[in-house]
Amino acid sequence: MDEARHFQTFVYERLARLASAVAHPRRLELVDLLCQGPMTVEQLAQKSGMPFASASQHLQHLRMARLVEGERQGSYVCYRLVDDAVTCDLLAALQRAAARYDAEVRAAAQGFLQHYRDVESVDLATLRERMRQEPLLLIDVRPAEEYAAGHWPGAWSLPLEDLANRLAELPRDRAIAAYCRGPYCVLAVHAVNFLRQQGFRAFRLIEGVGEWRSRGEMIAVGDEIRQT
Amino acid sequence: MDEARHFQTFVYERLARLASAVAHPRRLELVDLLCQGPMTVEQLAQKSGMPFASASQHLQHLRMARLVEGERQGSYVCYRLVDDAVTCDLLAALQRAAARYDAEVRAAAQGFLQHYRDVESVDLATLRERMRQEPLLLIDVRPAEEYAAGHWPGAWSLPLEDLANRLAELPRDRAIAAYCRGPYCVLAVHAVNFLRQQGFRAFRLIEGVGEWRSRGEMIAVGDEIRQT
DNA sequence: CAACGAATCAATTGGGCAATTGAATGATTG
DNA sequence: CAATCATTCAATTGCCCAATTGATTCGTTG
Repeated sequence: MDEARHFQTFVYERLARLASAVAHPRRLELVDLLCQGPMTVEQLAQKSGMPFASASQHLQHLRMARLVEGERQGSYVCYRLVDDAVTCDLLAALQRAAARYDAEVRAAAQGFLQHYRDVESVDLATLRERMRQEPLLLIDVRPAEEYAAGHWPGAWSLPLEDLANRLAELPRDRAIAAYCRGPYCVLAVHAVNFLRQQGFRAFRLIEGVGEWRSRGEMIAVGDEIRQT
Repeated sequence: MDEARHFQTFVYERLARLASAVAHPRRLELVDLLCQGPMTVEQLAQKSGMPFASASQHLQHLRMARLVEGERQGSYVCYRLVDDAVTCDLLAALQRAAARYDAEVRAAAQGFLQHYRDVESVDLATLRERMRQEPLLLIDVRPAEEYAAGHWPGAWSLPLEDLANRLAELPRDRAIAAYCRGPYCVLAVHAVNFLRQQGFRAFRLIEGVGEWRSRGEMIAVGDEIRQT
């Protein structure tokens, strides 16, 4: 009976340890980036803008918690999530909770989007609804290597940085839906804002690849379509 | 552009703050208990076996994070989750992640269950399958007040502590399924073990009320059946 | 109004975690 | 084999958080 108590406190301790692993802004950002696909320490440090040694140490921390694993490839070390679906799910649950509980997050998001009044945001269900009514073009505005690591089936890769140079490829007779890493990623917002300034019909999909993974949606990798 | 970076780091900070709120064994236990229903500080301190002032302070912490709210009722303060579904979902995601990543948790769970070899554990899907094949009796072995705050529609309330005195009420021609607070709660394990020793056909349902809430299952409260 | 009980506050202590820096490892390239 | 680059390790500092204790607030009851 007493042993039951020990078991419970042990489980709570381990759960807390796991939660602590992601209870840090930098590590959250790293995990969020890794939800997009495997990356080297260099890429992670650069994309998150944090010092090099810092990134490495936080990755060690995450590795201790078995959330990520690193594999040496040549002179680089490539990190990946041990389990995409479970981790993306955890992150998504955290984001849902924050959106529900944290008024400041909602306020910040609203404040941010107010600078881009013309940017319409829709969720996955609404997007599917619209796709039934008219043909859409879906573009993935994340960096090319993240697209390569997994993307929406049928979406084009059109990284935000290349967008201005590749406008000629885009159709003007169809509406364009842009997505990126998730609800708090700014890539798609910028893309849609720019496209609308250029006279395109465009809107933003709120969810990103992480959310789809957590929901078990289909993901395309190269030629094949998988379910994670 | 720079402002976008600020927005992102701000969001990560807030997410980390929220995660920190549950990244503590005691607070996790409190939240887990509150997933069963509203409780006073006294009840929470007693059930978790932690000092009184400690419980109060941790509850303050959770209240800062807007996860819980307290309401004065007479000389007692009753705490409840601000949003059952979202919080239970977060907790469930954390438990799934731990079950996936933490070998020690799995080992501990297995080690614990080995003392109760005869206790069969089934998940929700399997239970529904069996219910189609034969009539079952579903019993809720949590304390009566947790049953009152929300339970499986059609289940009987039969707290573990009363079980030995109320064996006469149970049928011997039907199998009995017992559930409690969740996968890491020990009440149902003890109940099933005891019932089998007494010659009943009994097994344990792994999921608890928290998991159902997170999945949007129906919950009965008094006479009405709700969806959370 | 006094006494009691529930809950919170205040203040101290100790321990652990994060940022930073510089050095060390380990693989690749010329 | 030396040089270079990516990554990790080690060690320092400072800071925040948790546990504990005792005092305080607030409502209820006699």
